[in-house]
Amino acid sequence: MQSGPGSLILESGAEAATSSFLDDGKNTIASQLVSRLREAIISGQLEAGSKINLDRAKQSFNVSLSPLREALARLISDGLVEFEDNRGYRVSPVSLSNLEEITSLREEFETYALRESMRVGDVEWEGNVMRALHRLNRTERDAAKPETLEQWEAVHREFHLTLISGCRKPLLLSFCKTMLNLNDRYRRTFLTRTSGDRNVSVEHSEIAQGTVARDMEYACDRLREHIHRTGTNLRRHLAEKGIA
Amino acid sequence: MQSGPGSLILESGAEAATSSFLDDGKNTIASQLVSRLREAIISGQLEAGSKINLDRAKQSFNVSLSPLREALARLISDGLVEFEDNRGYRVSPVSLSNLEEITSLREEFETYALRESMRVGDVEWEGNVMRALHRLNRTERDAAKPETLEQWEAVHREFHLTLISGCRKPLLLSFCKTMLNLNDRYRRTFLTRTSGDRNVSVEHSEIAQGTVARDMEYACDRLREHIHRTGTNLRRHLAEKGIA
DNA sequence: TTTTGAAAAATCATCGATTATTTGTCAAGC
DNA sequence: GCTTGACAAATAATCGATGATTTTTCAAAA
Repeated sequence: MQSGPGSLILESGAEAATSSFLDDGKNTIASQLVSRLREAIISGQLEAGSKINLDRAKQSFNVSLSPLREALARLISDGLVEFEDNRGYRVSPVSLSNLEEITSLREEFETYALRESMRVGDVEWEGNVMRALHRLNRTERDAAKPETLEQWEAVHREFHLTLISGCRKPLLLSFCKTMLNLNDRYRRTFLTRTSGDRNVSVEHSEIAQGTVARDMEYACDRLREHIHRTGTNLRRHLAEKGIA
Repeated sequence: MQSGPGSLILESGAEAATSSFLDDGKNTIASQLVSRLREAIISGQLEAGSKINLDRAKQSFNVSLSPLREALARLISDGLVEFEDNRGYRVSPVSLSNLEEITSLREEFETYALRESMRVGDVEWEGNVMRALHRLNRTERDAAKPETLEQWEAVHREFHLTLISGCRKPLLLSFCKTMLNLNDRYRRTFLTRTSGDRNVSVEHSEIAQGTVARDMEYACDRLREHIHRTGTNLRRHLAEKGIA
């Protein structure tokens, strides 16, 4: 029986629901740790910029040193963890410039991947896009209920990844995934309440409609705006909290 | 005293010469291994697609298991190594589609990064570009002397990275570095002789001249062509060796 | 008061041994 | 002959202990 924090149950539930893009329930301790640590960082449980003390982490995750080190080493790929010789691991810090770069790169990468998807994507991909949109629209997002926020994050991520999943460029997809991870950390940490001046549902629908209609200009423009608005929003919240 | 293969001496020499973009001579075994393994993979010593037997690797690199596993885990970031639970690590395979994706992404990422560099790069960056160009032009590339090929690869890599180093987007730079690594493996493995139909020196000079003149259209067009030609070239060599 | 430096504590890195999983082999059954 | 399943060998994963490095502490000197 798992002796870790209760949120784990919620975690695995969310994973089961959104299957395709998250790691399957792998069996080695190291791989489980990768998922758990990633979630802990993206959700803000592990504070940005903080040092990861191996002894303490070992205890709080109930694991031995070897799998912990290996998991952290793998997380460097995701840009969520940094490492320095003899200084150990630390959670990647957040900053205004980092957020701005992530936003810029999402705009470039995701619109490129979307264009490619529209160029070569098949009918199955189109169907996946519509399904992901439907799920997203049916998922409630109530700031009063934290579990709906987590659910929404999962299906939202799934929607954006599905949009570009038709592009047949695995490396590009992995970069986009990485950027999305980093971006989601900002949202989950700084954007607890929904901003009222946007109808995000409409934005998503427009992107999806343009996509299945293979209207490259329209779909990419809507996607770029969507990403840009999210970035502007987040930047304001960072500024409010005095983060440079 | 190092008991490994003699090529290590050459390696550290190359690193000293091209300083800025390669890892410094770090001290932990794991970090040294990252460099040694990366070089072994890019140079083709470790065959693409082959399984990495931990026991054998342990012996041939004269290290223990822990730093070896950690180094391999970190190399996943570079796209040079793949991993599967309980199945271990393997050298990332090569394929035509992989090469094509790398070429496409280099075209997109590097021209974007170059444009950004021209937009915000300072005078020091300009100077670095001209210096890198000069070094590249002064470095001989003789298929008969393998050591000149390695030297050339190093300064060539340095040139391309310097070009885009002014962009102030660290994440983008790390993606470009990754793509360049993957690309260099193809060249070092499949392109042992120089193809006669190109004057690569002129191509580099045109890119650099356009860059310091801040002529975005010209510089980016030349860079894109340059990357594209290299891709076409490599694709032909892959086809000759019957790689799908 | 500030700086310096050596000892102590904390932390990271590595190792060898043990445990768990996968892969290969081969004989029994269909 | 082909499949199936148990056994054995190979390999990966994990652990606890030991060695190396960095950081902190604190007293002595400037």
